[in-house]
Amino acid sequence: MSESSRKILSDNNVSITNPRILVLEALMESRNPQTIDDLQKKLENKVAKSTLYRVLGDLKKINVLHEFTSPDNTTVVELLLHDDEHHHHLFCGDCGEIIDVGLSNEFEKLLSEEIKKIERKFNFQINDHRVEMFGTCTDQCSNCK
Amino acid sequence: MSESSRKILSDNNVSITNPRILVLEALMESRNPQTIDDLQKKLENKVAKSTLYRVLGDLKKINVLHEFTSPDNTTVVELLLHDDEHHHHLFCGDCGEIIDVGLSNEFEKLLSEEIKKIERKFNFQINDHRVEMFGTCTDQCSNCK
DNA sequence: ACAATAAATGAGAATAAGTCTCATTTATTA
DNA sequence: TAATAAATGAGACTTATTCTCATTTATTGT
Repeated sequence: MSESSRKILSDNNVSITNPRILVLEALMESRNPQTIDDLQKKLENKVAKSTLYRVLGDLKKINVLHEFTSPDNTTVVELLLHDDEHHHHLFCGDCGEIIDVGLSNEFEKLLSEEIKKIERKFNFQINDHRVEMFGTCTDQCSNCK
Repeated sequence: MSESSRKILSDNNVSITNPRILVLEALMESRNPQTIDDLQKKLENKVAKSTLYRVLGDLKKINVLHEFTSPDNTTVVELLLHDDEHHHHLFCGDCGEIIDVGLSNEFEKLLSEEIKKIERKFNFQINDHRVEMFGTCTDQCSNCK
């Protein structure tokens, strides 16, 4: 585990430091996206706040981290490992949980055709897209561990 | 124009006040989404900052305003009028412009089927979705006024 | 392995978006 | 038109994020 966080850093020519390893390990602890607050709790002050933000910035720069904002305006962060598939997000408005979801190939194919149309229409070059779904988990949040 | 902002308020049982009319008019000035900063500039201190945020909150509550976050983490706001169609957003990473885009009925239909699958799989009730596309406008930002 | 150099870190100050408070003003209604 | 409730303005406050700079750590060439 510690092995692979070192690998991520060296593969991207980023120097291997303790804070970077600790942050990567905290990120790897949960598969789904997590808030900065979650991270800070996991890190238990082993990494200074300023360093945490700097390390997250470094990881974004080498494209192993994806940062976005949940509907309640909280910054959320998730590790993108090479074997991760393209996926989207499902947000629970009750408990705040964010779940990774994959959509069908058929859907992604149609979406990429739509995107081509939009590129032509607006003279854009589109390099990424995102589908977000909002709702509530019924069933007393059984999904939300 | 001032007429319709009054109508929006009275239709929703919200008292008609000057700040509310001014904010609505500033929102109506541009069709595409705009930042809080844009709004403040348009309002030229005619509405206090605290009032601006309060009015935006009021408008969200009566569902005539949609608030979201652009990829550079800026809060963005757009008026939802009754004759507006369901639409999505295209973000330019160069100039920051956000453009409303409609996708085909065929696409929306397939997406709603995908959503039904996700609802079953995760035992969720999904009530909204959003497709965001990211890129850059080629052609020296000709779209970006 | 070691010294020199560059890069990263910690601590806390600074910034900025958004919220809150409360005295005053404005809209609504009877 | 007066009474009442609601909305506003001004600025203090909060909180997330960024910045600064002195100190520590990693890297590299010998």
